[in-house]
Amino acid sequence: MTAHTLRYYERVGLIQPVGRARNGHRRYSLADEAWLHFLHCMRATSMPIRAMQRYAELRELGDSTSLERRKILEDHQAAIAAQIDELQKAHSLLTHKIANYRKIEQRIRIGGPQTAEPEVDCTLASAS
Amino acid sequence: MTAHTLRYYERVGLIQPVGRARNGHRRYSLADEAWLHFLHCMRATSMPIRAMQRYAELRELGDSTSLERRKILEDHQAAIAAQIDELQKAHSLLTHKIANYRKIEQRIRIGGPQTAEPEVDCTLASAS
DNA sequence: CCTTGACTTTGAGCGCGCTCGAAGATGTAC
DNA sequence: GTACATCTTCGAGCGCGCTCAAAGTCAAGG
Repeated sequence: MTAHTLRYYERVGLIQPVGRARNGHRRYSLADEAWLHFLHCMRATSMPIRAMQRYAELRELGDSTSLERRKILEDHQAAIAAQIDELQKAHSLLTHKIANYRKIEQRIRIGGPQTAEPEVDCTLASAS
Repeated sequence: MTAHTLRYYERVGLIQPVGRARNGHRRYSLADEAWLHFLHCMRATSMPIRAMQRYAELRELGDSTSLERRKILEDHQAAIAAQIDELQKAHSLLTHKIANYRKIEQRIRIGGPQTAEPEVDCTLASAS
């Protein structure tokens, strides 16, 4: 996380104006760091800035906003589950395709039949 | 995948100029569809367009490019594994936080102690 | 014939999330 | 004392991946 990014997050209200040293330089407290870590974690899993802004806003308003905040997190958790699913599918598709490339390379090395088998391999069409 | 996106992919060379009906309208073959499915799958897992362009380019050049293509796929597979990891971490963090919100809501419902316990919960700092 | 609607082309525009650059104040090291 | 780095503010710019608008062509239906 760069300094620029931190400034940006402050500008857009993801973090409250942070404490300053006597010279005006920012001093991030442990609480700030924890919050930033959380933000980082959400961003790393593609939570939109807008959602994070909403969440941050509610957080300022205290416990009475628990329900909506929980909803936001639950929605994002569902999004994460969906992402994991897609990633796993892609991962296994790639495993198949990579194996196929190894076969091709093998054929090339041993000067085997240059007409490739017409790719009947993976369940998901593998379009070279 | 919208028509706009298909045009875009054609423009940037992700798909070869596709066959046309007599009237000039595009006709996507099954091979085209398979390839598009693959592209979609890679995009859905955040492969950059640039990488896909490179891959598509090599694909046009035939089997001799197998090694580099395989490398691209292996790299992306590694990226996917890393993503899954982050997503899982975030998922479990959210499980903790959501549970915490349920507790808060419980306290509110029963009119319990309004001073929240100072959040000692998750391993990852949970910064409300 | 005329409308409607789906396609075609081209280039421009947009939303997101940073990312950077300039100009200035302050701190640390020699 | 004088470099030099490091922070500050501000607004502008950028890369990515679409997304859209405008203007034109063609095919079928009423």
